[in-house]
Amino acid sequence: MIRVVLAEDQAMVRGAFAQLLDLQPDVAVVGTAGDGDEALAAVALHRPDVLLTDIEMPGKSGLDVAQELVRRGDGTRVLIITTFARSGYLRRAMDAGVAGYVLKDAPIAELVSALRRVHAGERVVAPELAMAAWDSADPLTPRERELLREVTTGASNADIAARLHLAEGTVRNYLSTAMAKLGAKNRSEAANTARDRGWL
Amino acid sequence: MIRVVLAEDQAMVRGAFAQLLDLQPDVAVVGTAGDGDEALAAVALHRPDVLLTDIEMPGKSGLDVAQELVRRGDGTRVLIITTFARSGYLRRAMDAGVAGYVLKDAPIAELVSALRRVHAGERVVAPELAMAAWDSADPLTPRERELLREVTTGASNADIAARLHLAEGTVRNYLSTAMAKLGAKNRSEAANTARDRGWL
DNA sequence: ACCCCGGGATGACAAATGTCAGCTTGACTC
DNA sequence: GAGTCAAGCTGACATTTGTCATCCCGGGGT
Repeated sequence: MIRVVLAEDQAMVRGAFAQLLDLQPDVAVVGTAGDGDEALAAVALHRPDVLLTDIEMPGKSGLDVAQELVRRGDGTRVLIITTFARSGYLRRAMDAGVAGYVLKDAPIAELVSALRRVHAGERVVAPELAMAAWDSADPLTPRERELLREVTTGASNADIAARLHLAEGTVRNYLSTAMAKLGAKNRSEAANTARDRGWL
Repeated sequence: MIRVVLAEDQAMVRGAFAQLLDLQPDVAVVGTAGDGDEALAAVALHRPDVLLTDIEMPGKSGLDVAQELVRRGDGTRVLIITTFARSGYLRRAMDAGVAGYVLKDAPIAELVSALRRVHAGERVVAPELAMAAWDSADPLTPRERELLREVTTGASNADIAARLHLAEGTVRNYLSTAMAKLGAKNRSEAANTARDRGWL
C-alpha cells in the first residue's frame, strides 16, 4: 500500500485527484494540503511514503517543500506534479532531490504509474522534459533574480530602489546586465523570459 | 440523466473530473475536449444538456465557445469552471449568456451541485463573485485593450507600432490614456491590473 | 599575494517612454 | 445639423530607462 499526502492549491483539483488515487487498490491518500506549510505539517503528521505536490502554491512552493524535506533527511519521497514545462523548474526540482516530475498535461494513467515507480525507488521525469533539463542553466545572480521579480509587478526603478534599499542607478545596472544575459530588449521582456524558463 | 461535455486543457485534470462526474448516478460524460474548437465539435456531435468548460484554453477560450453556442441558439447550457476570480471574466460570461460560473477553488461537491442546478434551469454564480460583478466595468476601448495585450509580451512602442500599423506617438498616447484610466504609473502596471481584472 | 567575481555605487549620455495640446475623420445620437 | 466619441495623427517637452566606463569592498581560489 502506497501512503500518499497530496498538496495542491485548487480545492476542486485536489479533491478530484485524491478521490481518484484512493480508488487505486494499492494507493491510500492519508492527507491533503492546500499550500506548502500545510504540506510540511501533513507530512510530519502522517509520515507518508510519497508527497505528491504541485509547484505553484500560495506561500511555500512545492520546490521549497521538497528542499526542506530532503534537508531534514526525512524518508518521504517527493513527486512533483505541475502545469509548467519550464526547464528551470525541473532543474531546481532535480537539485532539490525530488524523485519524480510529471506534467498535468499528461493522462492520469501516467500519474498513477509515476507514483508506483517513485514508490519502488525509481526516478521518473516527464519524457517531454528529459532533454530540456540539459539545455540552458540559469545565468542570473540572486540579486538579478530579485530585481526581475520586482519588475514583474510593474515597479519602476525608483520603486525597486526604495524597496531594496539600493541606488536607482544600481537598479538600472543590474537590470541592464540581466537584459544582456537574457538577450532581452527591455526590462519586461527580460522578466518574461526569466519567468518562462522557471528562473524566478 | 444529465448528459455533459467537458472541456479543459490539462489532460490530467480533464480525466480526473470526467471520471468523478461519471461516478455520479445522474451524470453521464458523453464527450471531452482539450480546447475551444474541440469543445464546439463535441457539442455538435453529442448534443449534451450541459457544456462544462474552463476559460483559459489554447485557441478559442471557454467564453468564446459560450458566446458561439448562444449565438447559434443551440439548446446546450454552459457552465464555466475556472481558476480565476476575475470580475471581468464573470461579467463577460454573463454577457455571453452562460448558465453558471464556479471556481476551481471550491470543493468538488459544489461542482456537482452547480451542474444539477444548471440542468434544472437555474443560474449559478460562485458566491465569492456574486457581488464582484457589480463593481467596476471595463473602461478600456478595444484599441487600448489590444495595445495592452501587446505590452504583456514585453514589446516596445516601436514593436507595437509596427505590428499594428500605427505611428509610435499614437501608441504612446493610447497607452497613456489607458494608464490614466487604470491609475497605473507605467505600461507594465497598467497591463498587470487590466489582466488581473479580466479585461484582456 | 594576486585575481576574479558579486554586490554596490557614481556620473554622463543616449534612447525609450510618458504627457499635453491640438488637429482630422467617420460613425452614431439627439 | 450639432454634438459626442473612438480612432488616428503631429510636435514639443519632461521623465524614465538603458548603456558604459569606472570606482570601492570583501570573499574565494590558486
